[in-house]
Amino acid sequence: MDKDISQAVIGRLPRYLRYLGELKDKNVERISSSELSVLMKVTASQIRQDLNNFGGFGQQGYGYNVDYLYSEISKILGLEHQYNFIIIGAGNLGKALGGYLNFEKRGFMLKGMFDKAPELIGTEVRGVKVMPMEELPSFIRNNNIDIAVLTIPKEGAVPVSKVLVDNGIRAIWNFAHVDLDLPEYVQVENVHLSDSLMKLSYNISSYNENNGGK
Amino acid sequence: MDKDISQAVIGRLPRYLRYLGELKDKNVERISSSELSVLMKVTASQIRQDLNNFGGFGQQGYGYNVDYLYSEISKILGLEHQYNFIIIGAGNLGKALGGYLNFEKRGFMLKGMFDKAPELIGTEVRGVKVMPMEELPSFIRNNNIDIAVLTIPKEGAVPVSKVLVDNGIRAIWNFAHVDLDLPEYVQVENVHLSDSLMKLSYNISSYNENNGGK
DNA sequence: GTAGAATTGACAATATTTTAACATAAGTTG
DNA sequence: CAACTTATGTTAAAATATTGTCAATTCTAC
Repeated sequence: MDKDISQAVIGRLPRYLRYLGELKDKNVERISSSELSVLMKVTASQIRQDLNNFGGFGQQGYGYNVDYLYSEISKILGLEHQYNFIIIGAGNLGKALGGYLNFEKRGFMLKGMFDKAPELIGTEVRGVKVMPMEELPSFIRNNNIDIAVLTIPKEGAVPVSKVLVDNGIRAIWNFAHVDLDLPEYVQVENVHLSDSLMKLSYNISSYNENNGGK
Repeated sequence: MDKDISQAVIGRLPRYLRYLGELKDKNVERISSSELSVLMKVTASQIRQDLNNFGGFGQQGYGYNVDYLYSEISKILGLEHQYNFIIIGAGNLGKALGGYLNFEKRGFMLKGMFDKAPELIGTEVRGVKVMPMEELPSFIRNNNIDIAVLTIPKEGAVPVSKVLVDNGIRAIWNFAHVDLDLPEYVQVENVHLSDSLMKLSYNISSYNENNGGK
């Protein structure tokens, strides 16, 4: 059904959703692409073009209904589904993500956590126990897990990702600092925090060089 | 000096650096753009084009010297500097980032953590004490802080970012789920984790729709 | 209800990014 | 050391993405 929407467009949808959510909270009923473009600091053309990839959600002479557009974008992003997820790696980052309540509001339900460190087994995050890695395969198969979050050091990430996929996982949110090499039917979203920090570093240096700073 | 390098190019540099680091570890001395393109699953053209934004680092008939290219990209990214950073928000995510030792290897030194919750004041991450927000302005001014990492809920992020900038901060790594509106001389790198998760959600739904899945 | 204002969706025009092609320079082999 | 191979840097072409324009439609006010 879907043609091929570019990832650049997909990448902007969550931001639209965020602004529309804020407008909803302020009980704003309707908004035009040009008003929204001022708020978001993008062109009105881009907003209209992005939305029209998915259909015509607006009305000429009126603009867009905030509630309606919000719910349509939610649907596009697949947020009306409920997803079960597990976290592999119960270190600080794993615990931080597991403890983040807002994910649950969006339909992402934490079902289990895993770690190989014996001292972490049995500890809890929001009532979810950390289990040993040995239990991972059977747990995935028996609990309808949609998404695995990988928060382990890069050394273990590739082999663990293969175990995940072998047991039926089709989506991985990867925080390990390595690229996973998996079949095309597995959706992988990488969050490489060091890369992001290096980008910041570049922009600091580059700004300083161009402005005679230190 | 620098012309205007697109952020798309900058965004790819850390990945090049990562692969070159791995090659260094394996004592590979030289590599051609086409060999690297196979490893990284990008076109050789893109690699050459990206690098030539910054100068000619290779040699015809030979390729690129791995050590040399690694160090050049490091310089481009500003990683030969040392940066002092602080973390605002000592929750799970703040602690996770504060505890991440690899940042220090890259020259990012954790100098302080701040939180408004009284029960967190005085706790430590790697020997760095969590301080109350009241001490933030003077601490920034007296300790040569380059980067502030924002790991607080979105409600507080905008006002706190203004305090940071008023006291001399020129770079923010923003994990709060809100866009900061700051002067152009402040470099902001956003990490919107929910946005990333929504992208994954989209790709799951979209794949399923196009392949007759659930 | 009619005239004028507002605003979309579609399309056209730009701009940017990515990929391909190739002349040129350096390395390699016999 | 000459012929051949390799592989860059650069320029050109193709593909994508963004922005601008405008006819058509709906809203709004009188």
